[in-house]
Amino acid sequence: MPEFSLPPQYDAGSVEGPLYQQWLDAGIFTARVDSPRQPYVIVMPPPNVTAVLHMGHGLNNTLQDAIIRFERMRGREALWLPGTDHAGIATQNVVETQLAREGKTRFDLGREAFVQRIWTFVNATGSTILEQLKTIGSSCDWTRTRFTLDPALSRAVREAFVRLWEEKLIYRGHRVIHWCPQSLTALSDEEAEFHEINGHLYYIHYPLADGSGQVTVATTRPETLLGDTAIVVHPKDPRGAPYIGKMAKLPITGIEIPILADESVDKEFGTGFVKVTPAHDANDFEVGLRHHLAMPLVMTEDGKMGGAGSGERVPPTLAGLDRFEARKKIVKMLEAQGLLAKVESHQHAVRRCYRCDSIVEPRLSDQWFVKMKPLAEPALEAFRRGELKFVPERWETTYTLWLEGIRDWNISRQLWWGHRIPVFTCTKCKHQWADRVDPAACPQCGGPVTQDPDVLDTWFSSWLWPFSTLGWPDATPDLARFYPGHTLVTAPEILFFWVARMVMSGIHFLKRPPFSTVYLTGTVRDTKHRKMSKSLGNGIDPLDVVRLYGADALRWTAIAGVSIGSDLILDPDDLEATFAPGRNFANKLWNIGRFILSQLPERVPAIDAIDRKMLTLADRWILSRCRATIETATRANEQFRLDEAAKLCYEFVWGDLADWYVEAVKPRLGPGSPAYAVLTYCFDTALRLLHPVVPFITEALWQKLPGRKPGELLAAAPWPAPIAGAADAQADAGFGRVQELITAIRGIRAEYRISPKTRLTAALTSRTAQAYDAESETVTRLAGLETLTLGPVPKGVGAHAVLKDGSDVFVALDGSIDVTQECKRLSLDRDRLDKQLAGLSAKLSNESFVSRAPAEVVAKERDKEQAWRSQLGALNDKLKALGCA
RNA sequence: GGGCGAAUAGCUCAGCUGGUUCAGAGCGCCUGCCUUACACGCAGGAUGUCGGGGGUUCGAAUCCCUCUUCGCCCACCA
Repeated sequence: MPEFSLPPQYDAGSVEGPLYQQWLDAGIFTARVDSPRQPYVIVMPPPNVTAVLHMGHGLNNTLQDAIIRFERMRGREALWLPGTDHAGIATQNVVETQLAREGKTRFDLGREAFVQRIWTFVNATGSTILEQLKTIGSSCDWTRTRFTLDPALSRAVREAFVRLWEEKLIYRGHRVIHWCPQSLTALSDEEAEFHEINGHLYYIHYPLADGSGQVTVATTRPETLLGDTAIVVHPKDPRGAPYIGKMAKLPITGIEIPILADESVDKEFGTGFVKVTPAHDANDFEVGLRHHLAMPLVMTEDGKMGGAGSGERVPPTLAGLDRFEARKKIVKMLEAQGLLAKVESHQHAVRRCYRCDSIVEPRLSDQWFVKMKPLAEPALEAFRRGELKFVPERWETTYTLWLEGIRDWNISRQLWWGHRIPVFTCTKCKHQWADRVDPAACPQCGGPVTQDPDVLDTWFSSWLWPFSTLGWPDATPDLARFYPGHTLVTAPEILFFWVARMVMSGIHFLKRPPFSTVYLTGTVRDTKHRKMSKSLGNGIDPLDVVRLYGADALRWTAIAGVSIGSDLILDPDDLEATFAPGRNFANKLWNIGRFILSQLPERVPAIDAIDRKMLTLADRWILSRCRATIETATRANEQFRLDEAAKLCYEFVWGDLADWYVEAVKPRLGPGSPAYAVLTYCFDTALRLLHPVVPFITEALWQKLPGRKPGELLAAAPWPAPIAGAADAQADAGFGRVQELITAIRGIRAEYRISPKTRLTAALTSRTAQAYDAESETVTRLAGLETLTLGPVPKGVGAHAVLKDGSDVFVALDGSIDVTQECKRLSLDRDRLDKQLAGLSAKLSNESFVSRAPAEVVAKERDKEQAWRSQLGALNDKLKALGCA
C-alpha cells in the first residue's frame, strides 16, 4: 500500500497556486510554431487595461479556458492569446478623475505630460486583470500577451489606417455627430447608447415676422431654439400652407428664420411644425443641407450655451450656462413672454456616452470616417458562404441586419490617450496625406507639416486584434500558423463594436474571417435579473469566490450553471447556494481519489491488459457507462454544450462511479483483482473528461494515480478515447436490475423505519432470471441483507415490491409489518401502473396509432405493455395474498 | 416603431431532431443514518393543469398561431 495521508477535505486554496505554477513551468500553455499539431486558436477579448476581474470576465474566460483545454487535450496546438485594451475614453477618464482630485485638468499638464501620466498609471496597474485571470486557471499563452498600444500593434493600426486612406475608404466628414460634453470627444453611433427617459415636450410659439400671427412648434430641447435657422412643415399639411414662405421670429433673440416645406416632417406628431437646429440635431442637419440653411453652433464643447461664433444668437444672460440650466431658464423666459403654449410629459430616448453616461450632445463638427459599405459586403458574403457561424444561431440575424444597414464609422476622438491619427497637413501648400512614418517635411513642397491632433477610436485598434497580435503587417511565422483562428467567445454587447468589425478587417486585410465560430455568452445577473454591476452594488467578486470556494467551484457554476448563451443568474446574497455545488463536487472527487489511492497497489495493469472474461457484471457495467460518457461528453463539448458535458461527467462520477461501482467493488479489492484496473481506468478517464471544467482538482488527483511519470501533467494529457468492446447493453440492463432491486429493498427499509443496522432476509422470484445472482453479494451488502434467497417467495409476513420486469421481491419483516400500510403502499403502486397501462392499451388499440406511428415505436410500446402487464399481475397477486385486494 | 429571447418543483435551471416509468437536476424542505473515501456525506421521500387560450398530429413541455408578463437589441417622430 502506498503511503496515504490525504486529508478528508480538499483544500483548494493551498493546491491551486502551486498547480498553476507547474503548468507555467512546464510551458504547456505556450503554443509552438513548429509542432506538427493542428493549431486551435482563441484570441481573448482584451479587457480594459484599467479593469479588475468581475463575474462577466469570470464567465467569459472560464468558457474560453474550458474550450481551449479541451482542444489542447485533443491534440491541437492550442493558442489562447491574452492581452489588454488601452480603452481610450475609459482610461483617460480614470486618470483625469485622479487629476481632478489634485485640482488639475489635463490641460494644466499638457498633452505630453498627461499621456506620460497615463502610461505611469497603466504600467503600474495594467497587468492586474491578467494576473487575476491566472487565479481562475486561465491557460493563456502568456508569452504572447499583447497590449493595443504596444509598438508592434500601433504599427499595425497605422498600417491599416494608411491602407484604408490609400483605398479612399477614409474621409473627412462635416456633419452632426454624437459629442460627449464630459469626455470632450466625438463618439461613434455604437458608443452613444439609447436610454428611455421621462422628459417633456415643450410647445413654443414663434411669432411671425410680419406680426400676422404665430406658429407653434413642439420640442424636447427648448435650449436649442437659439440655433434654429428654419421652421419646417410637411408640404401636404394644410395647416402649413398659409405660412410657407413667411418668416418667423425666434423667441428671446428675435432672429428671423424662414418657414419652409419639407417632406421629412411627421404630420401626426406635435403641431406639424418643426424647429430646425442644423448644428445640434442630425435630422435637422439633413434638412439644413436640403434648404441650404445656416448652421450655427450655439453651445461650447463642454455643453454650455455660447461658444465661438454664437455671437448674437446667444444673449449674455444665457451665455456660459450649462445646457440643462439654460433649458430651465429659457422655459421661464418663454413663459414670461407668453410664448410657452404648454408642456407635456413625454417619454423618449436620449443617447448617453457609454463610458461616462453623460447625455450626448449632437454637434456639427469635422471628423474622420471610414466608409463601411465596401467592408460590410464581404463580411456578409463570408457569413452566407458559411465561413462564419454563430452559437447560438439566433445572433445571425442580428449580425446580418446590422451589416446590411451599416453606417459610416466615425473614428476620430478628441482625446490624447490612444493612437494618434497619422494624417499630416502641409501648412504651406495644404497638401494632406496619411503616412506610415512621421514626415519631416511636406513631400510636395518641402514645407512644414502638422499632424492631426486627434486619436483613433479604441475599437480601431481592437478590430485588428486577431492579427495585429500575431505580427501583422509582417508575414511572421505566428501569423502564418495561427491566423485565421477558430473560436471567439464574447458578450453580445460588443457584437457590433468589435465582432462584426473584426470580421470586416480580417477579410479586408487578410482575405479570411479571423475565426469560424462566434460563441456569444449570456450576461451575469442577480436574482432580480439585473445586470451585475459595481454601481448597483449587486456584484460578486470572483476573487472572493476563489478564496472561499476555490477556482474550480467558480468555474463549475459558470459552466454547469448555464446553458449555451443564456444569462447566468447568481445570488450575491447566497454565495453558499451559488457556489457550494462546485466545491462539494470537487470534494467528492477528492474523496473518491482518497479511497482509490488508499486501496491501489503500486502497480495497476492497464485496462486493455485485462481479459474481459475476468470481469464481473459490475465491472462491465461501469466500463460501459464510462464509454458512453466519453462519447456523449465529447460530442457535447464539440457542440459547445459545455454544461451538458459537465453534467454528464458529474453524473458518471457521482451517480455511477461513487454511489454504485465503488460500493459494489469494495470487497473485491485484493491482490490480483481486475477491479483495480477498472477502478483506476474509470477514475483516470473521469478526471480527463472533467479537466476542462475543473482543472485544479482533476490535475491534483490525476498526478497521484499510479504509473505517472515524473512531470506528467493532466493539462497536457490526451483526451480519452472510448475503448473497444466496452459498450455492453447486457451489462447496462443487468446491473440496472441489480440497482433496482437494491433500491426497492432500501425503500422498504426506509418506509418501515428499519434501522440500518438490522440485517434483513429477502427473497426474489425473478422473472428474467440471471443478473441478480451475478451480483448477489452486492445486493446482500448494499441492501443490508442477512440473506437473499432466489426462488419462490417464502411464506410469512413481510413487505413486497415488484420490479419493472415483474420480478417479485419479498422482505421478511417479522412483527414489524403493518398489513394496512403494506396494502396501501402496494395499491398505490398498482393504481399508478393500472392507469398507465390503461393509457397504453388505449393507445395500442387505437387504429390510427398502430397504422401511422413508426413500427419501431409501436413495437416498443408493445414490449412495454407486456412488461407492465406482468408487473401489474405480480402486484395483484401480492395484494390478494395479503388479503387486501 | 422593428427584431430577438424567456416563461417547467419554493429558488436557479436542464429537457437536442415531437413517442407515458422524461415531467428531471442542483439548492432548499421532510425522515433516518457520523455504514472505517467523503456530514462539502449516505439512504429514502414530498413538491409541478411544463404562463393562458386555440391549432397541427395517432401522440405536444417539445411544432404553429394568439394573448399575458418579463428581459434584451436595433431605430432620425422633433
